[in-house]
Amino acid sequence: MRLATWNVNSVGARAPRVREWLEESQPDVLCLQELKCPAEAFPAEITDGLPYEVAAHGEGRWNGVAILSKVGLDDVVRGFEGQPGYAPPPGDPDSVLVTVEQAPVVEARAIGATCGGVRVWSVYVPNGRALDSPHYGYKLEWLAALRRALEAEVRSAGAFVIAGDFNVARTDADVWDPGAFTGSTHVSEPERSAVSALEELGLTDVVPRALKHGTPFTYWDYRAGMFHKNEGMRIDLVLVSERVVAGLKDAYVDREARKGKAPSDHAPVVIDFDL
DNA sequence: ATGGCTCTGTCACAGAGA
Repeated sequence: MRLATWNVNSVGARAPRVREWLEESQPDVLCLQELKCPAEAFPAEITDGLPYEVAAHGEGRWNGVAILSKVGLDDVVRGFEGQPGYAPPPGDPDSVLVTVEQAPVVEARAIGATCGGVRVWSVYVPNGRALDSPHYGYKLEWLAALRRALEAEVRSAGAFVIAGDFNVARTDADVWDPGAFTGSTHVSEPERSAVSALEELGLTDVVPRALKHGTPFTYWDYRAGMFHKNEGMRIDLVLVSERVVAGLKDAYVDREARKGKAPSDHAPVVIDFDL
């Protein structure tokens, strides 16, 4: 089975690139993040004439996740139990974390489905913005809540995958210059611990091969030629259960998809495994 | 040098991304 994850930074703007990539790479399952559109606006031309089913969970302007599968798409779940909500108070330029009971808005950041015998989650973890921002606490709580929600499922499922944009660089080797991230989100100890806690449920972070430079980065900022200088980060992760690890054949970052006309700022991470 | 680019919603920008 071939499974991939890709933050496409607008599935509308990226529709031709996503379709082209599906045809070339032929994944059995593709997890998408940052759709930036409602589920009903998911572009049909991405899969027209191709053997994929689509389950999307989106909202108007930001966020949005989807799972595309050609090996079945069953038991679709949008969001997870206890997922924290986030609401900007009227007139407040910043926002505050609210409890799930109070939450008027639960963002479209997680979708689960069973595909060909594998339980799959596509997740888009909140950015965090800054260490002193309320969004940072929201990010940590979001990851903690994800762990609580999926614990039983991870332990009972045979083949299980959580893939997506985690917005966390797990080690200093996962950013091009650790010094550039002093005092920033994505590299802080609490963020790294929150991902490790998820992994401790019995999952393995599949570190992909880099096809160039020896650094398996998955994201490069659009600005200042950072892709061409390989100033990137590994923040898109594929966490898999033991059953998947046992059948793992290959894993790589498809940096070719970061090139060319109108690319996403992320590249797909692809894993190949037998069950 | 805290910028650089790109996206959406809306129509010249603001907000977000990481």
